Amino acid sequence: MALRFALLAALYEEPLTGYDLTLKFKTRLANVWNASHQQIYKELGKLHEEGLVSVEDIPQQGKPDKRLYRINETGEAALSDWVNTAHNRPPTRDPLLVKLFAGGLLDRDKLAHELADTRQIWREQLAYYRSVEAQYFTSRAEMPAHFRFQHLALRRGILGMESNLQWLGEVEAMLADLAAGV
Amino acid sequence: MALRFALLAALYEEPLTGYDLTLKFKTRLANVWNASHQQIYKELGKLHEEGLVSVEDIPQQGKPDKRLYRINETGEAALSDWVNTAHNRPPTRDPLLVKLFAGGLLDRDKLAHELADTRQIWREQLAYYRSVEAQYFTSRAEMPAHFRFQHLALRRGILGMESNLQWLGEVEAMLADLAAGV
DNA sequence: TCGATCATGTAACAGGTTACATGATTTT
DNA sequence: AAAATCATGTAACCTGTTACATGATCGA
Repeated sequence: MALRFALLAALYEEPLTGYDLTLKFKTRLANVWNASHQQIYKELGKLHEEGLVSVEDIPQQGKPDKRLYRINETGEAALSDWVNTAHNRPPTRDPLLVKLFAGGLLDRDKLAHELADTRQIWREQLAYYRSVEAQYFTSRAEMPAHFRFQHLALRRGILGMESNLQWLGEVEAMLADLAAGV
Repeated sequence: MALRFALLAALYEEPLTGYDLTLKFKTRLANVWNASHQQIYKELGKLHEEGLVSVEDIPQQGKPDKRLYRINETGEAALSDWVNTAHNRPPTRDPLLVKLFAGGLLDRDKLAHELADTRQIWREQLAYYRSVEAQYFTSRAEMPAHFRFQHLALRRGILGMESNLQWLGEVEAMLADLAAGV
């Protein structure tokens, strides 16, 4: 149920195609919501059928026509209702932590490699979020509330990644201790 | 695919019933993996069919018989393989952040209430994780590697919740600013 | 010339949620 | 007297993943 509202929220900013939305989910919305292009195209179809968005077909040559989606009043009302009702926190499911829980079975070299890869990903994510913050959210002038809220969503990504990296530091320190026989 | 390994990892500690596992997922494994009792019973059935666990039926009166599951060698081998192969990071999906992204549509009072509830939940989670840490992971003596790894899984829960609460502070400060017209 | 980018989709399957079902015992 | 706890499950449904499909253009 929430994917559709993530789409509507993205369209609330500006009209977009399924392709654009796929990119947006992979970049600016990476810390907010994830969805594959298959899911996105399907859900956009439903949203259109149900009359929450309108479509403009833009012919192209050599490629399928662009289908530009635009949120309409019905869609905005539905989005508004949804954002103003409370929802449960999503449950946690992290395979890396499952592995640590079975600690006794771990191959420490392999774990070290997985952690190094993870660190790399988290660093890049953090760098990206920080660059977005620097670009869009550091103006000295007062920003409209809409953008201040979006900034807070981004702050979550930044603080979360910082916390992830801090934790990784603890894990790697422990692995080093173990290797040194402490 | 990962639920089964979360179950095997839990059974790697000690034999448990589906009911016990459900409780464990809600408490000690809350920051690791989530699953409903329906999912758990179904997957335990499969695990047994496929010969990764054995079952001991313990008759009771007034209640259905207990079915005590025990990981066997095949299961341990499968778990060992799995924990030593790398997996992608799970994608993020957070309805609260979707709401912030649609900031302009937010009813600030309702948001404040949802945030207050969220704070409450996170505080309780943090308090619980800290109590587990205090009880099991603060002995001065050297712990076997298995427990040190489990401690790290718990540390992730603690650091994550601290980060969540720090972020909530930023959000609430911003709401206060807005209310004050800043 | 090979892979990436642009641009849309269908279909099968796996994983997760919600609703339903039963029933004794213990706690409030 | 009602609600929570113990203890197991089935079934329908919704959501998300993986595999498959097409085809032009552009940069390395």
